[in-house]
Order: sequence, then structure tokens, then C-alpha cells
Amino acid sequence: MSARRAGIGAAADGRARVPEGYDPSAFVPFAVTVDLAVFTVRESRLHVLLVERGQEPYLGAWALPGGFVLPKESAGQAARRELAEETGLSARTAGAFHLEQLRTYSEPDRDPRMRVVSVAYTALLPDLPEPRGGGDAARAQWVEFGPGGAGGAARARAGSRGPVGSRRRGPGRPLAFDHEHILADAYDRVGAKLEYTCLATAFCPAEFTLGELRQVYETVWGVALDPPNFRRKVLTTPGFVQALERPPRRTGGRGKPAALYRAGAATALHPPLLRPDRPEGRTE
Amino acid sequence: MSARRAGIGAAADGRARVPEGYDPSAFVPFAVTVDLAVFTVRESRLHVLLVERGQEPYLGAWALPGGFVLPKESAGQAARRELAEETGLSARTAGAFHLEQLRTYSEPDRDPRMRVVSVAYTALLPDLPEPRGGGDAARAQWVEFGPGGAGGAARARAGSRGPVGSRRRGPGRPLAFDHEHILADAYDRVGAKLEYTCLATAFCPAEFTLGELRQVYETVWGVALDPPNFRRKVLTTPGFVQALERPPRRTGGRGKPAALYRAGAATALHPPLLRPDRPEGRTE
DNA sequence: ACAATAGTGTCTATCAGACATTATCAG
DNA sequence: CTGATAATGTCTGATAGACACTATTGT
Repeated sequence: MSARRAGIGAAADGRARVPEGYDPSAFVPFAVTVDLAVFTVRESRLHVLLVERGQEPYLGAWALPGGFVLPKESAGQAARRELAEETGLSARTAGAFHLEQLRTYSEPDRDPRMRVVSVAYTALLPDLPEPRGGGDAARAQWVEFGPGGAGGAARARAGSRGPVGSRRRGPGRPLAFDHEHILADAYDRVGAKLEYTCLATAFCPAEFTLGELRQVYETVWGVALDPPNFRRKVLTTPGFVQALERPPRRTGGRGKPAALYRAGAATALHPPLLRPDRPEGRTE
Repeated sequence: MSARRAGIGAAADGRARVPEGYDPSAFVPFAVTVDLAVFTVRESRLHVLLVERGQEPYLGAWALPGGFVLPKESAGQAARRELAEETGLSARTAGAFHLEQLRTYSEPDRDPRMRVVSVAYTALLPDLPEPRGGGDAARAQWVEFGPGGAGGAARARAGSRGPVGSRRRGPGRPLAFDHEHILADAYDRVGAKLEYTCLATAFCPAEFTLGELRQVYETVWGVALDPPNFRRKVLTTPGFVQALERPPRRTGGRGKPAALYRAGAATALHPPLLRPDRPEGRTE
């Protein structure tokens, strides 16, 4: 690289490796965007929010929602703003959802038009009452991210034999840009974070039953969990959930009514709630 | 936000929220840099690689090494290049070290001069024979990141009572820009990753003893671990380490010579090697 | 001899997986 | 009634923490 051994006087500055008087903004101009992998659990199946592209390149292809970071906002603020826009929710409502930075994608050729660096975020939403905001974000849709487990786990316990494992992960057509890669990374991260954080409650409404919480794990991981053992683990973890008084029913139409809980104050899970089986692990 | 309800035809594109014919590069010009949190363990103390700034702002302050992402390289390539430059090692040697993306920092005012988005990376190095590359990176130094544990753990076991816990974390003076924040995030990440990955071997030379590997954990976490239990855990985890034949000594000058091991093929740790005590957890 | 480290083995508390059992609902 | 879910309880195997003990080096 030409910048190598340019002299430590400049290098040690850690920022201005360009010659004195050279305007850095003219030196390396980048566009910075945010891309969002927004997940939710609907009917025991994992869904991701996708938009259909209206212009080249990748016209007509599915893509992750996202957009430019504006001059006076951080990437996190841009992601929150885009989340509100794409879901059609008020900024105040959207502000309550879990949003966390995933990682940044910066391959020089990831956008054929120009140099675009994208900061990817992962958002977890409960199943929203309105299937999507009104007319505005008409082209944004929830698309099933078919894990082959999910309903699989529930159906396996129920004894029926649905199309378990017969579906591929991800939507039918490949996504635009490197969004397929981003989405895969996001899914891996979400699955891993369920193990050692209390993040599963982010998929649930404000009040939920332990059966619903268990279904989140089963849906995301694509496995069946033992209800009594899951219950014991959750209730013995301080601060994971908080019991409520009202005892109506939930979780399907059948069975004994379940007690309601709210998300607790804890964020981390110690010791973690590890996935069963686990073929082989990956680091990140 | 003014861009709200701008029409989904543009929004769904997910990238060009600017008016047609408007050049995006002129619309939002960012500079993109990488910052590196480079850790190593020297003499049972955690050290981080810092540089002294040679110009305003923050003239004379310590900062993380880093620099601009060049027009034709990814952020990861830029980080690898900077790592080679700052450590004074060949690109080939530096390519072997563990380098992973931490997260991206994009607060609008994080650099007083202009809009700079920085992709932060964490690197883990073994204790290098040369205290730092020759004349080139003269102003880069290893600075003790005083955990108050480390030597603390070793001394505690040894029965003496050094300045355990009497040191603060981090260098004496605050770092430039938001590098204090980046460094704290990097340290948290490293400590967490030791729990559920085999990353500790990245701090060790190619051949190491279990005592040296244990010291990595003790140094980073600032705790004392039980040597027999640590040994059992490591050896019963498939693929964590791989035994070698040559049985010379190591780990200080005293005691029985220890068997040598190499890093194994595994990257993840299942089940994890959890930190003792653990006051309260944080998610990321 | 003594200190220090490596390595082996043992005991025990804790925790997760498996699973039986009872309770309470809808149909 | 049957089927489904909630909730409690029990048993057992795996694992981690605590710690005793032996082995092998340098001083």
C-alpha cells in the first residue's frame, strides 16, 4: 500500500494519514447507509421485513430496508428512523423495540454504483397487530424466514408431520447486494444471543405466557424444548421475567390458562440457556 | 425527519432516498476510518497498543492506532494493513493474528473537524519478541491496561500482596476522541469471548503450556482460576488444544516442566468456560 | 529442604435433561 | 369423555468448584 511507511509522525496521529492541508473529505468520499434485519415471530414462524426494489440495480429483487445516514444523525439514529418509517409506526412506538448494531459491511464492490459502507442493525419486534403500516410502506412485507424448525417444533410435539425441514432458510429469491449475507449474519447473531441474554422477550408483547416465550426459542432455534425444564430455567433465573396478577389464558385456544409475565430487569443470562444438540459452533 | 413519507417508490429502493439525478456521493460525504484495539498479554498484565497524537485536536494525547480506509479496500483490509504498519511486522506475519470487527462508531460530533465514521476492530496478539517494530512506529507503545486482577490473580495465589485492585483500568490520561469508549467496548468483548470461544489461544505463541493459557484467562478476567479444574475443562473440550510431543519447560523459571500444546481446530466452546463470581452481566 | 509449578484424583453441590403426575380449560 | 396446555415434582447423569495428593524442577 502506498501509505505504508509514510512516517510515524503522520501515522501516529491515527487519523490524518493524508498530507497536511489536504482535505480528508475530498480524499476518501464514502456514502454511509444503514441496513436493517427486522425479525418477528408470527404464528410460530420467523419472519423478516423485506422491501422490493423499485429501480436498478437489482430491480424487483427483495432487499433489506435501509437508507442513508443523514448528515446530523448517528447510524443508530438513522436505523431507528428507518425502522419507524418501514414499519409505519410512530417514532415513539418504534423507539421501544430492540435495535442493536450487527456489524458493518464495506466490501468495495458491494454496490456497483459507488462506494457504499453500510452499518447493519438487527431489530426484534413482537407480532404487530397491523400486518404492516398503511399505504406508506406498501412495498415492505413480512417474509417467512423458513427455519425448518419453528412450526416444526410445535408440530413435532403435536404429533403431526408438517413440512418440517422441507423448507430452505430465507426467501425464495436471492436478496439484492450482499443482503443475503447480512441476513444470515443477523440470524446467527439472534440465535446466539437467545442463549446468553434475555432477548427473547423482545419478540413477545408486553404481557406474555411462558408458553409464548418458549415458542420464541423453539421458532428461532428450530427445536422443541421441554416445557417443564424451560419453565424451571426461566423462573429460577433472577430478573428474567416478572410474574403478574391477572391470570387469563393465552397460547392457542386450548388447555389450561397460563399465568402472565412481563420482561424482567435482567439483560444477561447466567448461566446461559444453551441450545440442545448443537452440531458445531461458530464464533460470530 | 424530512425524508419521512417521501414516497415508497424511493424508500423501498432501500438505498437511493435522494432525489433522482442527485449524486449520492455529493449528498452525504463521510470519511471512513478504522480504529484498532490491539491487546496482548505481557508478564501477566494486559497491554493495549496506543499511539501519541502528533497534531491537533488532542495533540499529545494517547489514541488507538488507525487510519483511513482507502478507496479500493474493505474496512477489514484497512485494519489488517494498519495492524501491520503499527506493529512494524510484515503483512504476512500480521495476517496470522486474530482480528475481528468490534462495531462502528458514528456519532456526528465524534471528530470535531468533520464527519468521520470509524469501524473499530479488536486484535489479539501473542507477546511479541520485539517490544515494538524498529524505528518506524516509534511513537506507538504498549500501555498497560491495568485490570487490577492479572498480576493480581497470580500474586494472590502466590500469597504476596501487590497493588491488587489499586490500579484503575486504562492508561493514565484519557484517550483522544471516543477511543476511551471504544477501548472499553473492546475489553468487554474480549472478556466475554473468552467464555464461549477458544480465542484465548490467540494471546499465546504457537506452542504454549496450559499454565500460560490459564494465565491469559486470569489476566484478562482479573481472577484466579483453579489450575486442576482449568486443565480438566480445557482437555475435555474437543479441539480446544492439541498435545505436542516435546516436553520442555515453560511458565516462569520454576516448577515441573509442562507439556506443550498447540491451538486446536475448534473455535467455539460448548459448554462455555464461564467466569467465576460474575457480579452483573451486560449484553454487549 | 523449600518453594513453585505440573499433573492426578476425589468429593460434592448444582444443574439440565427426561419424564411422571396432576390441574384446568375447550370441544 | 378426549385432547391440549399449564404447573409441580422426581430421578439421574454431567459438570464445575473445592481441594487433597504426588511429581518434578530451581534455588
